Amino acid sequence: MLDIRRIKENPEEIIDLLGRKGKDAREAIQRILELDGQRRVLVSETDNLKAKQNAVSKQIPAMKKAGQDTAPVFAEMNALKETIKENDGKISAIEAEYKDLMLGLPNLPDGDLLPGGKENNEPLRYFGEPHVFDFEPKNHVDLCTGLDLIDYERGVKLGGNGFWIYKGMGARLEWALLNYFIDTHIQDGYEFILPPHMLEYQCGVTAGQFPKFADEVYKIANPTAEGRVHYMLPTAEAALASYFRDEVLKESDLPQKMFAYTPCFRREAGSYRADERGMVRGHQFNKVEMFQFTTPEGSDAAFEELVTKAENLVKGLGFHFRTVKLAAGDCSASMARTYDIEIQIPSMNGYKEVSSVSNARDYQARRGNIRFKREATGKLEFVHSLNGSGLATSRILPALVEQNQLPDGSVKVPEVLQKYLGGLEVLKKEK
RNA sequence: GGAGAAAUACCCAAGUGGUGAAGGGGCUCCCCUGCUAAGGGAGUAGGGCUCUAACGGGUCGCGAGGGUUCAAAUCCCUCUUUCUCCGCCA
Repeated sequence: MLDIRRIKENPEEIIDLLGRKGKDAREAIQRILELDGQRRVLVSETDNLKAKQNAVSKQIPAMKKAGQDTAPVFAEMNALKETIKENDGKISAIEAEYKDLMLGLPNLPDGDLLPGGKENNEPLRYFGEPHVFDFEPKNHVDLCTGLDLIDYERGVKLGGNGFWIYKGMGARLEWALLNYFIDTHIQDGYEFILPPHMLEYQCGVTAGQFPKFADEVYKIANPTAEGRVHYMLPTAEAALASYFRDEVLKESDLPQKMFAYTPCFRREAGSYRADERGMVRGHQFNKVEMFQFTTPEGSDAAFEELVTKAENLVKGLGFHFRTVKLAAGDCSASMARTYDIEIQIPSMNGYKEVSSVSNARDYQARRGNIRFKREATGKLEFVHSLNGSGLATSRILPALVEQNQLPDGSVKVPEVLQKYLGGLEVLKKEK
């Protein structure tokens, strides 16, 4: 959510910034300002009526004591009560429309981002060199099938298109990756969180998926006996962003550094297109998510820290990668700034995102009412929230088996993973 | 799943319809005192919204949301959480 004061001070600036994200917000902003004005008048008027109501109520015991007739006063107060009720109804209606519009506005992009979409993304840096083969490499689907790491067919039998099964050494390799990520974050002083995998609606609102982007998320069709509706989390960010919802943190509690492992569930999955074969885009994938809550002045450094952490994980696996600064329009709605880390899957063209690190600034904190007490002033301020994949496995594993394959179809295990696989150095076809 | 109890500030806690939500602990400051302790005194309810140039005012706020009433911490309804007992279960 954006700061209404900032909108009021300079609506044209807001419209311009949102325009860089490809959002024409002029109409919404105008309506928001209109509603804000209407609300202000009504609230002021109604508060005065309430003040009168309170004042008169206080006098009634004295009147009764003095034996005065209170009937005329009661009649007057009844009328007053009706007006107040009517006004409160109007205010609620205005606030509902206002809130709806406010929740629909995306975050403002940082000023240094290029406007427009993907085409304006800027690669910031490259690490290492693209992998070259001196033989004809296989794609990861053939490799994983050949080594019996992944069972695509039975995955579809169980979950339908968009699902696969890790089995045997494949499951262990997947788990090894996750353990490598988890151990690294623990070493870096991040707190390990295992959140619910099904969340209530408000989590989606706080993170910024709801109400506008509800389509990407699975909704459980049958509510609980108490009528509670749940949503499968599309990313642990949706859980972590709500961790401190409606709370006030101490300044000394910041930054809060945490990470979570969860499966992620997405309604949208890849097609059969060659570019999205295998496990590049499914309805369910595993991800370790990094998250930080910081002071406003601390969020730039936290962002760099998260980017560096994600880069180091990718480096540790021995991948060539590039770090890309996304253009305003390619950042997701909630985010002010996003860097993607991309690696190559040899059977596919170009670079594939394996981590996306973002700074939401105070956008999610406003939606979730997450504040901290500033020691110097005693005032409450919104925290900043940041998240980054660290990492998702669904593209790491394909890249890993393809880049590390040997001519006979076996796959070298990166050194950092060997200890999780009983010291195994090469994945070979069994028997 | 069933029955019951509870939720008031940093903590404990009083408050069953009527003027400013008691009291205690803790904390802050002051007095007294060679220092400390003890003692005495004062302060200690936040946050949202709103009016105001400002000082300051108004409104809302006793777990949350509704309702009854001229007036609600107090009465009624719904929900949440915690505790106790019973049942069931890994």
